[in-house]
Amino acid sequence: MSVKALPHDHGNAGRVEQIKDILENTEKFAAAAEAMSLLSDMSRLRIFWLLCHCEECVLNISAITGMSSPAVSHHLRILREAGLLVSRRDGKEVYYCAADTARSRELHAAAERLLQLEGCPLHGED
Amino acid sequence: MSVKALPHDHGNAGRVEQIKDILENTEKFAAAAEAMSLLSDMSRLRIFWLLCHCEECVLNISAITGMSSPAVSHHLRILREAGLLVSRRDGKEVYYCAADTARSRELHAAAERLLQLEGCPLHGED
DNA sequence: CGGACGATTAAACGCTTGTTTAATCGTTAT
DNA sequence: ATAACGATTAAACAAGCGTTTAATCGTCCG
Repeated sequence: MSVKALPHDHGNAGRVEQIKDILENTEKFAAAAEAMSLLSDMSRLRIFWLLCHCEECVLNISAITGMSSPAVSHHLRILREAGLLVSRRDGKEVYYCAADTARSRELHAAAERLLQLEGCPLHGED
Repeated sequence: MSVKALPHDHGNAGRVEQIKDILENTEKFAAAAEAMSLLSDMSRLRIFWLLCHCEECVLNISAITGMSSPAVSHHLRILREAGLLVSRRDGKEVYYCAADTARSRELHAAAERLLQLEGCPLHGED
C-alpha cells in the first residue's frame, strides 16, 4: 500500500499509513472545514444560533443582534446558500430559520456544546 | 426586562427577549466562534485530526499531509497556543499530539461527525 | 401611480490569514 | 568546533472576508 516511506519511523508505520490513507480524502476534510468556517465568525454564529431557536425577519434579526441589515443579509445569504437556513417571504418581510437537515442539526449541537450555556432555559427544547 | 421593543412583533416577543438575553453574552459566542475557526481551515483540520490519532514529529506530519514544514509549524503553533495540542521534544525532533482536554475532545468529536468517515477503522478507538 | 417599507445588492475599504522563501535556532554526532 | 538535521521564525505576498455606505429591488397601501 505504502508507496514511499516516511522520513522517520517511530514504530507506528503501519497505523500511520492507515491514517494517511484517510487524510488522502481531501474533499471530506475540505467540506468539514467549510462547515466549521460557517460558524467561525461570531456574527454568523449568533445569527445561526438565534434562528435555531426561532423564526425571525431580517429587521428583527438586525435589532436583536445589533448589526446593520446589510451585514445581516450578507450572512443570511451565506448560511442559506450553505443549506443551514431556509427563508420564506410573507408580504414585505422575509423570515429565516434553521433548516431541518442533518448538517444543520450537527452544527447546532456542536455550537451548543462549545457555547456551554449553563442553565440555558432553551436547552433541550424545540 | 425588555428595554426597547423589536421593530416587529410576530407574537413571540417574550421568547425572543429570552433568546436576546443569551445572545447578549458576546464573550461566549466569540469564544465558540474562535474554537470553530481553529478547524475552519482544511490544513489545520487535517493536522489536528491526524494528531488526535497518533503522535508525530513535524517532518512526518509534513510528509503525511504533503505540506511544507514551515506551513505545518505555523499551524501547529496556532493549535498548540489554543490548547488543542501538546508538544514534547525528544532529541532533534518535536512530537505533537492532541491535548487531553475537554475542548480538544469536543472539537475532535465535532470534526468526526462532520467528516462522516463511514467505515473508518479508527472509529471508537483511542 | 407613487410613496413607504423591508430586504437585497454593489462597490469600496480595511483587516486578517495561509503560504512561500529564506534565514535562524536547537540538538546531535563526527 | 563544525557540520548535519529538524524545527522554528521573519518577511513578503496574495487572497479572502466582514463591514459600511449607497443604491436598487420587491411588496404593499394610500
